[in-house]
Amino acid sequence: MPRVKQNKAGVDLTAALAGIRIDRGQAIGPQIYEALRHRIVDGRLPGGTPIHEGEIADLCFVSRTPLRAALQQLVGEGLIVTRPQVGSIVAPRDRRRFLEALFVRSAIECRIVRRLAERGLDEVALRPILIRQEVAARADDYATFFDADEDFHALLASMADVPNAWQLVQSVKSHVDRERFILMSSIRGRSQRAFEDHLRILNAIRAGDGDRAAAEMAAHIDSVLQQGTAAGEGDV
Amino acid sequence: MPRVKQNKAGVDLTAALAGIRIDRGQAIGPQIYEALRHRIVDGRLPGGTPIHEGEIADLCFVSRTPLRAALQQLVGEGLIVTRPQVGSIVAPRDRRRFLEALFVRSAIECRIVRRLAERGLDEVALRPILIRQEVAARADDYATFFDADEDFHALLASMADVPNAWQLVQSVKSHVDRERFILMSSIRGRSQRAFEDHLRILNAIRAGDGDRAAAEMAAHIDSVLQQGTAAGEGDV
DNA sequence: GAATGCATACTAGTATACAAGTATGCAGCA
DNA sequence: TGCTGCATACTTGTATACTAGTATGCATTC
Repeated sequence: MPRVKQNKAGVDLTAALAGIRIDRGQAIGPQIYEALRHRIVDGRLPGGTPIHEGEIADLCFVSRTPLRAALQQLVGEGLIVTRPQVGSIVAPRDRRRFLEALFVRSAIECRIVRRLAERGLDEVALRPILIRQEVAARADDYATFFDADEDFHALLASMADVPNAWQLVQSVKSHVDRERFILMSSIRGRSQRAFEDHLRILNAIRAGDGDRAAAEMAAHIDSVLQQGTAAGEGDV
Repeated sequence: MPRVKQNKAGVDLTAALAGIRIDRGQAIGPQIYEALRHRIVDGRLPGGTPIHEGEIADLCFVSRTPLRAALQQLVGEGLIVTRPQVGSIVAPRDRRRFLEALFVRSAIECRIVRRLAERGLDEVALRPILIRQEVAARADDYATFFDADEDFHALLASMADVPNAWQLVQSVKSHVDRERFILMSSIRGRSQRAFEDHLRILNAIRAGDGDRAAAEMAAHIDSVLQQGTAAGEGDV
């Protein structure tokens, strides 16, 4: 009997997981992790979706072992909730957790720009990323801008000699991105405004004004809040 | 043939892993994780120690499956380094990573006390922990104080409505504790001084002075730096 | 004697089989 | 008709068998 079956939540797992291609030359676990994480963040796997190890494993044509590795990491990040011997579901969107993620992001990234205001920037490394952002912002291409945005923040962390801090931010950022995808994907000019935020942050750093840089960064991060409350899924 | 064998680093794994008792009624993975993490932090498993899945599994009388779950988490925290198809070792102590951990801790915890300075403290919840700390500090019992210290910082995070932020801090804190165990375990009066730090932080919060509270917290966290450089292991 | 190619042993990664606990639905009974 | 108890099916957790990639040491060759 096939382990794949219909779930009452009405989520078509076969469709949601379509497009997952596994490179058998690479470790499977991380690939599954990324694929699932992305699908949770962008809403293809909404909160409450049942995650049965055997079923997902079959749909991805892998065994349960590497799948479990991926799930355990997602559980650690709070994106999946497991009740032992019972089952797992995609964690419902949780405003409290979302606010916590913003708090952590803000705390770390404000410190980063403070440090950079003291130590200065590597303008050469910065330039190509800024160009990519500007192009994407002009085209109002949020998907591309989103990628460049990630690189921007990662680079700031790297320049501040705390590259792993950005890793840490990423582990909580999923909760922010989950809201962001619902809130912002359709808002025109969003990229442009974010790009201008970046320029303001950089200018404050260049001026050596740590307080202002931190304030600009905090405003940049909190800007996701100013869009009002998400309508979103039925959960929460 | 037994998988347990002598390693050239001279670490007696049998002795280092002695005392690991697995409760078969609980999930094994987290128990192994805690046991290994603790032994890495306190130096019983020094940097460079080879970690062979099969060998460790045998010594702990568990299979490789839950052991791997534990190892993967430790890899995620940077306490173990794995080279695929080759082998794993305990990550060498890394001053850069240590400084990063301090950076992250400081960023998050300073934000927490800032927030508490605005919102106020739950003195009732705080009292029992403070008493435990004072008793341990008077007795110069650093082990007990260490536990109470964990609870103290966790409670602050909880009162600031960001309990998961403390979880996050803990995931990097291992790198701090690794140094701390070597640096401070024998320093007399250490607990007393840390306790006084806590009181200063709380007083600043009670006064509603976020800047001072953050400064006191930063000094408290950075105090581990003022003990000079660790002699420590051969690595790094 | 030095370098190179190959066989071997060992590692982590993966797949599958097994164990144990939980929910659920149905039968029996008050 | 409503409740209780049990049998069953299904879940995650664990153990073990298998695969494939890497290092190492030895034999061979130049």
